[in-house]
Amino acid sequence: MKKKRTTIKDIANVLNISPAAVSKALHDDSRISAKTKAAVKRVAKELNYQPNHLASALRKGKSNLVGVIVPRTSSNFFSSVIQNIEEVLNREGYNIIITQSNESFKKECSNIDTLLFTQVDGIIASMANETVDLSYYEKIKSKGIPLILFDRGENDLNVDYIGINDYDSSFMIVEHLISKGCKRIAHIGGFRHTRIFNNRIRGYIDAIHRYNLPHDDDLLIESSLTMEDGRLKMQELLALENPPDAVYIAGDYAALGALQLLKEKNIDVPNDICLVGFGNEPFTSLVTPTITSINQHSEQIGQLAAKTFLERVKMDPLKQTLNKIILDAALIERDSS
Amino acid sequence: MKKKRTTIKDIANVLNISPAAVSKALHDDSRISAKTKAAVKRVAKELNYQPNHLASALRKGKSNLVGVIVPRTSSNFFSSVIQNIEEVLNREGYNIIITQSNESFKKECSNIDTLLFTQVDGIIASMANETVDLSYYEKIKSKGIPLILFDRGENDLNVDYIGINDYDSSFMIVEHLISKGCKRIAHIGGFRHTRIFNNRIRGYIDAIHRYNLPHDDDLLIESSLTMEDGRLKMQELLALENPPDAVYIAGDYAALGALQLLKEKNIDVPNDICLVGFGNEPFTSLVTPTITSINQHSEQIGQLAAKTFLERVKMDPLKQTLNKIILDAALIERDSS
DNA sequence: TACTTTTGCTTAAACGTTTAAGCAAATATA
DNA sequence: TATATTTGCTTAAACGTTTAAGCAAAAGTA
Repeated sequence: MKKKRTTIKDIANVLNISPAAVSKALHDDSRISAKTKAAVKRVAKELNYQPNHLASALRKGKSNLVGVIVPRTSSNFFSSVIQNIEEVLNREGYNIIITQSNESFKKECSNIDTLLFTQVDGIIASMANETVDLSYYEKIKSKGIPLILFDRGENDLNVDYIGINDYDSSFMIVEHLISKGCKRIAHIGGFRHTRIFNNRIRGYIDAIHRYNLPHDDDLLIESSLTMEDGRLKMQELLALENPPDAVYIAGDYAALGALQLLKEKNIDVPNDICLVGFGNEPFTSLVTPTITSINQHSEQIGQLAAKTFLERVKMDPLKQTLNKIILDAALIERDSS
Repeated sequence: MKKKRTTIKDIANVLNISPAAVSKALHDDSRISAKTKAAVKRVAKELNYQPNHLASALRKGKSNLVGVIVPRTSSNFFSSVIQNIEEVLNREGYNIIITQSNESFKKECSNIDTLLFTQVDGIIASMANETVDLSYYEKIKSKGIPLILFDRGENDLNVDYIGINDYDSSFMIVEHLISKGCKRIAHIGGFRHTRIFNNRIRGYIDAIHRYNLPHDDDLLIESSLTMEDGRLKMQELLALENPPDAVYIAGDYAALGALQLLKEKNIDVPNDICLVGFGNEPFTSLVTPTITSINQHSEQIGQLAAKTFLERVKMDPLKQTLNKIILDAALIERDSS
């Protein structure tokens, strides 16, 4: 009852030529006559031939699949990066497999296993918040499979990386807040062990020092940057005996949570407290007040990640040099500051 | 320089047994002695053996991959459905390939081609807004590959479907608005050619009639339900000589756009106009005012879609009966109504 | 004319696994 | 003791493709 797929053999039988000739004809091999090629393609179409990807992947040792690992797809940033990766790779005949870690180290490891098992030709990833143990990523490298990190990367892993200049962006935000007259600027950051969040914290601290603002330990809080966490940490800041007049939060979702709390407490943003987020998620321009944020250039990051992968597979492995691409981010000023 | 993968043959050589025995040992075949099994597994671990998925998929004619097609991953609804599909399928040894159509019919077709080419064992999909031509979906069915639709389905395609009761949800929303004292209720719906949107429109119309409210043609608008479109259609409604006192919008993003416009025009929600969305996206509880919406049970939908697929592949093809699962959705009342 | 080269195909092996069939040895049954 | 069954493996083919090697015929060259 099950339909047999048309194979290269079927085409060969119809035309009384060898399967090898058919394969070559379909790949426009120069040693096959134009007449045969035409005939093969005609019959292929007639029989509705679809190449068996598994067979060719097995034979060629190449699956034309690229794995993508993101903390989650629901954030606009990651979703947009993915979309751009896909666009670039599709053009070159690659397809992508998207997996989500949900910020869990365990899930991330199992995702890596899954992708390796599926025989992907490369992996493009942004690390989970939890991830500190890099042995799983080393595993990818040790298999000789190209690994490209973006956004959430790690300096210790000697791999290609595409991201924005977090330090500068952070510095820029603080300068912006100062220009608005803020004197006590707090920072709800991500966890320091993640490089990008560490850089944002460094940028914040250095800018504070540079402009001789109070560098109060209470004003710097590390967090998981979820919405709930944004609320919570904001509450902590408000409870200080000397609360801040501006809060820079290293993630838009957490900024949203914080804004929610401020509104509930009838604290006026930006008049009582200025607020700045990070990531330029679409909702930042939709809430009231709109939230000042940093545009991370998701489109470019996706495209560059894909192109870096393509370089890796195309180029001579010997003369490859590590790509560390750092883009300049843009501050998008809105009503919250 | 390239590292050779460990194969079943390598293990066989070490132990001086046949590759077949190794394969069976790894699969706990009853005809292999416990001693041999133990030895095989020990050596497999020592040599860091990873089965070649392509080879086994080719041989077994089964890739253990399931394709998922969604309009976009950035909406929380789809992202959550995907996550739940993945969880259920992973437990059964399946992995998923996620693709996005971006609401484009062309992209959807190319996604289907990609997935078929990748030899997926099944496809779980939610259709793009644009899709009216179903021939590509027929193609999946004609290959004998299980196809399961969710949310955006199509009655003409005789396939499994999981969704919510759009008609009832719509009816419920209108009743809710009436209970709040609204007299002129408008509906910004999706396009009628998509079944779910048609059902929502029918629910709206029937409820309007049932409660003897004015059924003005101007009050019913079809739209693509993007944020921008929400703004635009809201503007149209406001421009009416007899504008509505309540608007029910068949998508949260469009509702957000509409809310934005209303706020800009200083129209008070809910006092001047009540607003209800659809989908219960996280931001509905975050904006001011919070938006009343419909919870679509993304978790259950994902789980059921995955389980339906598993049934399809496990069960005898002969005694299979079509699954049409319709869940009851829940109205989440918030400040906007 | 005698050779080299090119063209256009074929043959056969390979990718790594699974599995049907088979076979000898061990064990059970009568 | 003779026969049947079970156990534990092996052999070989198969999945559908690609590709190295090879070979005859055609075309080019001297």
